[in-house]
Amino acid sequence: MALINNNQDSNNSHLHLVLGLSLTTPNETTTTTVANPYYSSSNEPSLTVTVSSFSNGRILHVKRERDEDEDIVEEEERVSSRIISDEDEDGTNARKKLRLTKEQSLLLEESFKLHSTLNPKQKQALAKQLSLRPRQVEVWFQNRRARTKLKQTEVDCEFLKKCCETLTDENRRLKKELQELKALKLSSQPLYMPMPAATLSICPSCDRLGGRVAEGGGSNKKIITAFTMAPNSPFYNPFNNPSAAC
DNA sequence: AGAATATCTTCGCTTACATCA
DNA sequence: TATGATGTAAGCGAAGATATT
Repeated sequence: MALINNNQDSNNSHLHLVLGLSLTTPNETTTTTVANPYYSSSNEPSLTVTVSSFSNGRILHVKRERDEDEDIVEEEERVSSRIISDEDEDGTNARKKLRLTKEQSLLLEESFKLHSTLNPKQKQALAKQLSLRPRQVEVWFQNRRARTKLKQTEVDCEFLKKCCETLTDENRRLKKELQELKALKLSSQPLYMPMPAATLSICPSCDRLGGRVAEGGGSNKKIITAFTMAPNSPFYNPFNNPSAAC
């Protein structure tokens, strides 16, 4: 048996063993003891791995035992017949890639809808239900969260693009309006024509003169700008109000 | 109590493989 | 059949949280 790689299983502090399929005899049982990389000192428990039940060169059953002085922990893990090997039939080190079945993907999707993260118990249960290793379920959820995040980022990006376009249009419109008003003012001098307040509410970044609107009268007169007009609602989004921000 | 260390979990990035046009 | 694009399972390291010494 070739012990190609041992990798720390982040979930349950076991060894995640990737076993080569170079065993010669089908249905052979092999036992090997490996040092547990979690423990550095020599008196710490070792791990005994028993691999058995081979069929057509595929590992069907792995039994792992961690023997400690008083507390024998025994665990059995049924390994999918689709276990990944990192050694090809011709002996080359080609990494085989597992494809989940439709049923497996469907069930994973369903449980992702319920909760996007799994606790160890849920992970174990799901793995058992799907005949996958807990690590595989964990990886699937990690990748699924990443895909969700990426999709959301794309949606946000599209939204911001649209906002930008809207604000650019609004800015252009306001500049044009300002020019027209200036022209009108010049042509109609000395005639004074008060402008509607709303027309003058140009944000400071578009026009350094603009943005001030008198509200109320007498001593209650209050100077406000377009930026002080935002409601207190936590859902207020200045991008939804093109006149409020640029 | 606080520091050092170990362990667990998640994330981001990357790689390698499978599939399809 | 070969090839490039795309989707995705899995590897790897970093970071943060928590437990233990």
